[in-house]
Amino acid sequence: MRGFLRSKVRVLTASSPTISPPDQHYDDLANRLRSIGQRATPQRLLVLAAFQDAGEHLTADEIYARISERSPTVNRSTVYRTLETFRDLGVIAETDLGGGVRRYQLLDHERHHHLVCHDCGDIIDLDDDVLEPIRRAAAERYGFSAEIDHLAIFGRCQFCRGDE
Amino acid sequence: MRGFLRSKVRVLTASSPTISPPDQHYDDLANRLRSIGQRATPQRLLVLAAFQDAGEHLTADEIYARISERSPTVNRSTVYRTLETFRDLGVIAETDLGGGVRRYQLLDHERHHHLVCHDCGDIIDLDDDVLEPIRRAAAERYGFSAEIDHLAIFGRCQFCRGDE
DNA sequence: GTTGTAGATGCGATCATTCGCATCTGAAGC
DNA sequence: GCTTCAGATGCGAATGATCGCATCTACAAC
Ligand SMILES: [Mn+2]
Ligand SMILES: [Mn+2]
Ligand SMILES: [Zn+2]
Ligand SMILES: [Zn+2]
Repeated sequence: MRGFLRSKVRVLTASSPTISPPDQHYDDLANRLRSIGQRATPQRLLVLAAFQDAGEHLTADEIYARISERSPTVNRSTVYRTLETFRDLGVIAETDLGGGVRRYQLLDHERHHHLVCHDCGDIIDLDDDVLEPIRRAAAERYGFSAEIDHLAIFGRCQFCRGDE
Repeated sequence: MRGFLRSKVRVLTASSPTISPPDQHYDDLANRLRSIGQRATPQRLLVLAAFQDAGEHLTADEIYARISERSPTVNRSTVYRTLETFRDLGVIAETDLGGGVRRYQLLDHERHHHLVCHDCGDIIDLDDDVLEPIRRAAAERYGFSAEIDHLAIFGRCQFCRGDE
């Protein structure tokens, strides 16, 4: 366990060319966590690295599987708790895109949302500007600050609408 | 089992003054189901009756508990499956209001949504009109028909915003 | 470098929800 | 009424997600 952690820290703090968005590497990720009063544990850095390496809309189990390959002692609960923490910190978004499993996405790209067809399952990107009227109404009417990071709106796409 | 069902049908088909919204009684509910090609099983009528009797924003387990009191043979899975069916039919809305449990609400009142403060848990009603811009954008840009029945938007209420 | 400690992790139990499958039944047709 | 069978239910197992608690560790203070 101690061995695992030490070796992981070594791997994680080595700069790496595979870490892409905003050209960050692991040291930066660790400092980013520390700067917001969070501990930079190896497990947390592994979760962030999984997002960098893999695509978007990952499930907790996809992240866990990816991490387990190289770090078999990391626990599934820790992955869930880390995702919860990152979600609360605004580092990632948690979204139910249908299919009964929650999916997670890094929030370092431009903010966007999705239209999800519950007939064919197609997922359409939706620009964030369409949510401004809601944010404005919530703020003006109730002084409420709406935090809508990555919304999934269900309905029927143009092709499935013609079907019936 | 057979006895239970027969007696339940008797109870359920008796007109009752406790069934309120749109002045319907159980026969009407059964016919409403049949008219859309669905079977009017005693279990389904019990789920609908639970919504009529109890308040809003019920969890599956609250509905199950209510039904079990008088009809102990009804199964939890059936309640879940019935809620899923009714949700797909547009009879009820399924919403995650935080707290990790999904909540269900009859869709016979005027359509509305909620602002949920993730600091204090307060739930504010939000009129449906604020969602029109999204529906319009989805339709105009993508021909997508958005079905937003009972949305929960998370964020921070005016009181918790001042706290930090 | 050592120490102290708040906070994170591993682990197993538990909760919320879904699924497979054998059985049962609502309701349509006769 | 009786028959028929697609579809609904009960049941138990499986999956997704959370929690309690003992142990461990990141990192701040010295
Ligand atoms: Mn996305
Ligand atoms: Mn409501
Ligand atoms: Zn479609
Ligand atoms: Zn609040």
